[in-house]
Amino acid sequence: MTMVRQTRQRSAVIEVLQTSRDHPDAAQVHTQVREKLPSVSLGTVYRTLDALVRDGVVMTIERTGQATRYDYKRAGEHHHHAVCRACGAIFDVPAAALPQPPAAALPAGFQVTDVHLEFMGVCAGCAEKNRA
Amino acid sequence: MTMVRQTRQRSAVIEVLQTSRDHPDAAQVHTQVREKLPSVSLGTVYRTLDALVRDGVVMTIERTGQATRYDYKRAGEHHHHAVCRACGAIFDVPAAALPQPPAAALPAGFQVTDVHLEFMGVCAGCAEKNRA
DNA sequence: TTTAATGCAAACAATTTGCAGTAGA
DNA sequence: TCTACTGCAAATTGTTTGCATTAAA
Repeated sequence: MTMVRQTRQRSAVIEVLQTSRDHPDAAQVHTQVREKLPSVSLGTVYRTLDALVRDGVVMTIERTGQATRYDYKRAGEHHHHAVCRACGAIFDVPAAALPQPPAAALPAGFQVTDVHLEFMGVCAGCAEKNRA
Repeated sequence: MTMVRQTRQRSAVIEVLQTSRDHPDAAQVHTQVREKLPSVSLGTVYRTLDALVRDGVVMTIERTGQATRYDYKRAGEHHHHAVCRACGAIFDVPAAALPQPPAAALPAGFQVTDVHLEFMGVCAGCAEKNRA
């Protein structure tokens, strides 16, 4: 059995994720963590984030050419994302408003642990700008 | 207006994508393209793939730490993906079997151009192996 | 002829990893 | 004590870019 230790670094990373509402990437988490604990390395931030994702505490938003962004899963606030192709902004979409996808169409024996649903498109602001 | 030219390289990339059913990444596309057209560079493959994604002809599957995988959009075969966390295998999930997500919960004025739906989990084979 | 597309190699950026030292349990 | 975790720097890996050349239109 793998033994998980509670370290100051780990707590700091979790606190930053719980506090911030803006889907930060690893570098941004690192910067914020350093305000409290200046010696923390970027490598440790990555290692901690990986562990949190493995534990299912945090979810990721992945886009080619951009750094992976991390989103803390708050109890009872399950949500998905709407990503603007133009400006890259990410909006939260409450999952409660969406229908549950049935597992019927999945490959036989596939165990779903997580559903990633993203709406790609153009946000109101960018749509406005493009009308020029 | 941007002028798009029909080159041998571009045709080769498209043909490889249309032929393969296994969600290849850029390097794999490159290898396959070279079987027909040995001089094609990886850079050109990337540029072509980017263009195809921009044109909406091809969709991507993005996972941190792994190469982006490309999936040709066949008419009338709209589908989503089930990704195995353990072995990385990607299965197709026909979209017809899934309910249409209502745009009601989206941010005001957000124009959806594409929906990315991924089921993360463990496939039957890997689940079997883990029972040891 | 005009200029988009190419090949090549160098540059980049995000992420991972090896290792010796630090500190939870 | 024991070994997971850390900081640091170097190494990987995937992807992008500059530039001189080639080839569609």
